[in-house]
Amino acid sequence: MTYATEHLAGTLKTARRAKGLSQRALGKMAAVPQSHVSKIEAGAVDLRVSSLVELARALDLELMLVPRKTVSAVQSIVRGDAARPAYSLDDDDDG
Amino acid sequence: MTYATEHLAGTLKTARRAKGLSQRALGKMAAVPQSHVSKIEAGAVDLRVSSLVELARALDLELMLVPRKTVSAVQSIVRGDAARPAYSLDDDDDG
DNA sequence: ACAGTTGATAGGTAATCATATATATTACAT
DNA sequence: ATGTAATATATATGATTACCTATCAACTGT
Repeated sequence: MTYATEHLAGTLKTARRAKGLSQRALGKMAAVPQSHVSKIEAGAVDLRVSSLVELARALDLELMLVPRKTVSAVQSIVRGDAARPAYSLDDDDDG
Repeated sequence: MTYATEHLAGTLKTARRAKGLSQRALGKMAAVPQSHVSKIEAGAVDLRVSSLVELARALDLELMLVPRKTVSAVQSIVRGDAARPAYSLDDDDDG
């Protein structure tokens, strides 16, 4: 499994729990079966973009492609859990 | 096919041509076969996240999940084609 | 014990993805 | 104009795998 997928798994799981949702509740909102949410959060699947977008929407997140040069500026805006590059090579959050 | 996928198709195609790359050249950089790049740009596939991440990297783009509240602020920073929500309702031109 | 909720697992189907090939399109000869 | 070669994109077929339906075990409270 790719690094991007594993990092995404953690991001989604964190966002879900922050909203106090169960896998089943999130799955219902995003039209994704709970069983699949489970595998996604376990990092066991390389999910399709449509699934990611639907889950993100249910979690009030937006999937965006941003130029690499602007990443740090974007991060300084959002300054939160979710807004790191999906495949960031390192998890260092500057404080 | 979902809105997200179709919009992504245009975004990726625009970014590729802006860099003067052929499908084959991009595919080689991203370890994605040219045939698959073709289908992706045609909006004919709901591609997997790993494929999207690899293509984005080759195009100097980063896939990010950003809180919805910060989207407009992020857009004002990047001010370009790529940095719209992946499922934005308004479409782009594929010049 | 029972009922309700949580996350994980199994099997079958449909889709992505990889390999190979086909179809333009362009350029340069003859 | 015709033919050859090189390049860019599209299509066909088989293998891998995400996804869906159904079920399971663990935990909670009554």
